[in-house]
Amino acid sequence: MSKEHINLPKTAFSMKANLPVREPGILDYWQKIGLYKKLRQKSKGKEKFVLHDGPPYANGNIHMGTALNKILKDIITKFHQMDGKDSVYVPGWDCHGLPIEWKIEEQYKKNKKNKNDVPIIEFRKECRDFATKWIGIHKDQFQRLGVIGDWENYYSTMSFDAEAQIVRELGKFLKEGSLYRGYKPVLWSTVEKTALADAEVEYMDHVSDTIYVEFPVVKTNFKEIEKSNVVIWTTTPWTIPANKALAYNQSLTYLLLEIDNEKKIIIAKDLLESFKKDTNIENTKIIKEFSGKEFEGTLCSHPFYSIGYDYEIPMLEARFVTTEQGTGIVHCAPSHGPDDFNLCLNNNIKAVETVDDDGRYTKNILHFEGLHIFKANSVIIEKLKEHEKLIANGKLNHSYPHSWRSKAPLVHRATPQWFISMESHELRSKALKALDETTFYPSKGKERIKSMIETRPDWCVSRQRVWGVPLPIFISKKNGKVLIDDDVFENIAQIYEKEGSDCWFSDDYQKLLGNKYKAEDFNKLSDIVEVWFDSGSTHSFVLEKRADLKWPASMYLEGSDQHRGWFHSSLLESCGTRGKAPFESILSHGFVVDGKGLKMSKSQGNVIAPEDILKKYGADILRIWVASSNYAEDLRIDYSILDQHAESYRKIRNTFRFLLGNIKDEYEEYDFNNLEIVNLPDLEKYMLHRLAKVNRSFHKNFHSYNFHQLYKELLNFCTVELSAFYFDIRKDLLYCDPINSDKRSDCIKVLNIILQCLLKWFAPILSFTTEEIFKLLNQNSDKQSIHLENFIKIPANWFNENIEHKWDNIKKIRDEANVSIETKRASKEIGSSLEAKILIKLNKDLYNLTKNENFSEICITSESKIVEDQNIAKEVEVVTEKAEGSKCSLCWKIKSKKCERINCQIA
RNA sequence: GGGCCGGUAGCUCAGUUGGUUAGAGCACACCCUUGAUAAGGGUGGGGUCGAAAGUUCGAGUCUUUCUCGGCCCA
Repeated sequence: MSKEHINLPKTAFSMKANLPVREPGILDYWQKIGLYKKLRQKSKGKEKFVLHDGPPYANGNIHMGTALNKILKDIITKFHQMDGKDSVYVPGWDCHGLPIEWKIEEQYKKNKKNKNDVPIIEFRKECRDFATKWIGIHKDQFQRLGVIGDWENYYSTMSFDAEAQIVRELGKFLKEGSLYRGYKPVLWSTVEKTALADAEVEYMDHVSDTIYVEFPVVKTNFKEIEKSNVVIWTTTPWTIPANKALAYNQSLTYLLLEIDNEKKIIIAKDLLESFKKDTNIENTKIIKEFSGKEFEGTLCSHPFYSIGYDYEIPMLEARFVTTEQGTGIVHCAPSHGPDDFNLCLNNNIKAVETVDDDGRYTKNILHFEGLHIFKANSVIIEKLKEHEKLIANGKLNHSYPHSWRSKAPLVHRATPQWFISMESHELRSKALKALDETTFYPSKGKERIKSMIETRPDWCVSRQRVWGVPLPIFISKKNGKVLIDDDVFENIAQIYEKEGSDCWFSDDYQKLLGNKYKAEDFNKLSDIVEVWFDSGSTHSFVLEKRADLKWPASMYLEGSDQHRGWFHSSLLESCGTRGKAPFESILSHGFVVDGKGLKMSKSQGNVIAPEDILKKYGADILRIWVASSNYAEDLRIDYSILDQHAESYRKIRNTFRFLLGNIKDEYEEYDFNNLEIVNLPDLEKYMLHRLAKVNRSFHKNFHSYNFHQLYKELLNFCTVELSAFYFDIRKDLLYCDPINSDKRSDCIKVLNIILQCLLKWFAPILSFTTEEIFKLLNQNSDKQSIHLENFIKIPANWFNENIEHKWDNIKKIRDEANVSIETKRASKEIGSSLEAKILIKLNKDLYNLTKNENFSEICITSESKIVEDQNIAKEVEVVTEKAEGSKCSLCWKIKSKKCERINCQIA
């Protein structure tokens, strides 16, 4: 019997996927047909789903984290699109900020160019060009992942309209009065008279003066320490006049000591020895040992109390206090240290301007105004001696921050900064309320961001840099007041819309003020707004301004670090200006880690770049990895994990290939609602029921964004339900029955339906492969892309619980039969299951349920007999014997006589 | 160092309000098939649920401590 007489599968869809080569061709195709525009046209007027893109920084190649983020966004966008919405995705980029300034400065260094010689506007142009270049690179890299979006009309935080809108947003805060001027310590060089960023700091050895200073306790809840003195140690004596608080750690143990038989002091227990050594005090007597907790509510007085420093010095609990050095109690000058600043801020003690640009004390420092801080140590030490508050002093050689340019030592110095108040206009409570109205995936994200909002200090939005949107602030020369005038803000915004924000830096700024005010009456601020305000405002210049989008967004989706980043800044910006969050839901994903759960780092050598994966496997495999991983936790990736997903991909691809082969690439799309199903064979009805159930679960999982569950169920459906069950059983029918027999036609019909379901279910994940198949099937139709299709809707009459109950039991019997056949195979009595004949003994219930079924078909044996037997131990028992007769050259069954099949080959 | 989150077979994941012998797919081993063949089918092995203690008649599930990892903060 030659093979022409049987209907073997035939398809142009090859098992060799060759995704790294094939996928770029599909990208070209999408480009050619203008897929994104077609999607918009098709879904015009539909309910919108807007996933607002969190802008990546336009710098450096993408890594696994960005790839994960973009693919997840794309999967969700496609799901909603196929679910019948107008699902719009507009990618964007974050462009301003320090990292790009550094890159440009690095290039200057290489070319021996001095940044100070370059006009600001020219420098900013280089920053802009740099960002533009990376946007172009990112665009290609993101598109290669299969991400569909409005790549032509992307948004960026440096576009002129963005810069203009950022000014308008700042104007709202200024007008409201919640944006105020305060002080905050930054690393300052008194030589260059400028603030330095962390990366501009070099640590070098430096000899500092050290002092042990007493602060008398004036009020306490802990009676034992009344009339004693808290001792601090510091390497910056010149900050003593700026002291506003003392910090202790409640988990440390402290000692009340009597020294030299006269005064009582307090230090940490673990530092007693080093204290004695440093101060040469031998005569110490421990009066009391106590927990740091006892300090709560204690107030001290300033060492210079008698010369006007007559304010209270509260003792504050701080975890940064350790017993590494000093006394276990830290002197806090909020104007001169970040820890000090934050601790004091949380306790309502604000920093003030204590030192000017040159490094001289300001008028806020009584008795010492005008003194240069680098000359102040000896003066302060003398003064402390005079007030009998100095226990000891010395020198210390230690690593200390210096300017990378001038090599001069740096100081932390409170400089004027601009803050958005969390309280003045109830920003905090507005934000917390908005979070309650937001849906979080996973739900734990809500608590995470809420606890941050509850405790965060006022938002410092100013930076002393140049690559950013200038704070639109003019200060009156007459009264020092900030100019607040909507017309001015709007005037600036309109100018920016035309020419960008560079003009702020020109010397002639009359045009920014318009006709109402004279430039000579005002000083213009040179600060820029911090980049988190830029990206926090994207909702205003993207969601609100574009007709194709909506405000608020349906979803913001980023890595879990953005609870403190973009989610946070967007929430505050929007609540401050609009009283509501710019998002309806937030989805956060974990971080990409290696196969062992460790973070990727160059030094560990465990980094995998998206590019490597695309080259070796293709984007669809990467997309499977995204879909199959649980994003609520960290996502592991290594080559063995990818190999596994590549294997699953082959299984899925082969499932498609079987379907395509049997329908001979002649796809017929059925209208599910008008499908005649009553006369279908039981097994086909059962398959429709299975499709209906999978579809129901599919939608449930998609609407709760449970993609790993969704993907797993689809994969299992392919392997367990189709490949090992339905396909295996129906091969005999498909290959051997007359080509147009009713039963075979019913099966082909169901194969078409399965194909349609699988294609659509997999399309958001396997975007390339499903398109490859869709194109193959629609060569002669006007349908252009699987991504223009909607999900299937399965009519209720496909559900059939009776059929399910019956076939669940048939499968149980089939499993038993397989075990029985396997024993004969193991003993070498038979090979293929077609060499077997089986006797199935069933209890009454099972027998009555299944007596009309053909178990030789279901179990793929040559013969089967089914009997009711009440004496069997279990409900099912199967006996296998070797089938007798000769092998039919058509169906390969072993038979002794011709069967009913009209083309049976047995003589 | 602090806050939050997490650790279930080699891998990706299930595991309802605590209740039989902890599940699935993949991978693996062995067998079959060569008419899904750069495929397909069958059978099977594999986990004391990160560790310890506690609550309970009973704990993967609740509590505490420890440990490892991740994010954020310092």
